[in-house]
Amino acid sequence: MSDVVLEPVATAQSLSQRLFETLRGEIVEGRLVAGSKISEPELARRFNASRGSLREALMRLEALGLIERRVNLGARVVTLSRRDLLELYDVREALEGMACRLAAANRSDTDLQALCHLLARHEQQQELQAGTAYFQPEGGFDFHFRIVQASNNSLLIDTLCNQLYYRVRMYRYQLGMVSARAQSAFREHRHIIEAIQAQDGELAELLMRRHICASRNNIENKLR
Amino acid sequence: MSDVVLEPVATAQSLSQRLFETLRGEIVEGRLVAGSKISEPELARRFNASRGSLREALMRLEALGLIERRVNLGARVVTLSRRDLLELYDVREALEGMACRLAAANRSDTDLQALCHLLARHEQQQELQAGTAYFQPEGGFDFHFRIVQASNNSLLIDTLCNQLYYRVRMYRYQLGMVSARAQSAFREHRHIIEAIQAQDGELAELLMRRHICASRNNIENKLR
DNA sequence: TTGTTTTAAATTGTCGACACATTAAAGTTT
DNA sequence: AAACTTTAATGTGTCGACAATTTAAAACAA
Repeated sequence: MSDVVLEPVATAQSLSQRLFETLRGEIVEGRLVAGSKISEPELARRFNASRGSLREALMRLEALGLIERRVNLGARVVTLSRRDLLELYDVREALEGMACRLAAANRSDTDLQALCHLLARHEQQQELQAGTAYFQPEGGFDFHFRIVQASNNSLLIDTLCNQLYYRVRMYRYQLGMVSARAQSAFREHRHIIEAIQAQDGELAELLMRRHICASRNNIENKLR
Repeated sequence: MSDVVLEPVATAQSLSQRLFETLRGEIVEGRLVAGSKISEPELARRFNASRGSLREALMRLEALGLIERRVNLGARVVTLSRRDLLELYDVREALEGMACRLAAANRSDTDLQALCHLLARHEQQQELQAGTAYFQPEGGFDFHFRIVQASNNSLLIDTLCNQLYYRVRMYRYQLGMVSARAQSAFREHRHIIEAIQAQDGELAELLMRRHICASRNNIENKLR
């Protein structure tokens, strides 16, 4: 447990905020192991910070659902169960479905352009790596980010991008997920974008819901 | 600004947590006025607490989206715009729609019973107050709570009941909302419950989405 | 040895104090 | 009198220390 330099995130003004962002990353990427206890004195030493600043960061991590705290007992990194994972898919289906519907209605031209560019890039990778695309734990995730951004609903954006997606990424790192659905997922992405381009909100929502549902079913099978 | 006794909430173990819950209530019910600045020293004095404990509560309030903090400038109670309100409706439509779908599939008998009881109680109030039902700022909200509970998806429950609904209640207090749709809202509630009882998830979701959408449109008109 | 008390160490919750940044007021210059 | 400087006052960010609780270890009894 050597010292750690805090990543100088652009929007990191205060120490407690940098601690928050750094710890969030460590938890998501599994360097702070799921289920492990969090020792305030130890972490504070590790980051050359006071316990007060650290505790402020812990409060926010708890609100994000990345740690669990019990009075006088301390904090632990959450352990995500299979059930939690499936629940997350249901929530994503609802929210990202709505994001698609809104994106189809509110999308700006630059949003659409960015989506198409992204798709093209993925197509390239797809051909290059032939089936092993979307290999990285984060693989193909930027697509969902962009869609949500295009919805132009700041609450939706915040809920997904600043809250739920951290849990999603945490799962991916934990399970070392390689989507066996790389090709089909890519096709589905394209159809979704086409619906958004055509400003067909109804269809865009339906396609996204199926896309996520398929992913959910795929995982559900693998987990048994 | 006299002293305030912290409500001895059942699940209030630590001071910072009680502060959090108390402040959350004060903001939601408008005693801490939207847009007003939050002075850490003043609040700390008012609750006979140290600034440290107070700040821990503020971190959580920020994560809840009830206050906004800017470095070295302090915190302010959020001011909810008309746009925010409409965005909230879109998110609710997605999440509560999914909650209905899941409730229809997963509902326990006790859930269903509780829902029917609630409906009966509302029917009584309806007849009694003839049109002025749902008058209180919180009016008829327990219905939505119950539905979400019945979904049996803990992430969904947490997202709605422990996060978004605080904002919803804040709006109601702010706008002193009296749903002019009391009668129609009640009818819609009954139909939703019937669909859940029949375990028709598809229909339950559709009805809830229409219900919320209608409410949204109603508000949208009033705001102009 | 096993199980129970007692004791000590470590951890959490809370507090007050200091350094720096921001804001308000007082003073100065044009 | 208006605008800019300078100074004081207030407020935020951070830290170290103390009290209370929990956990670990030691001492003891069965």
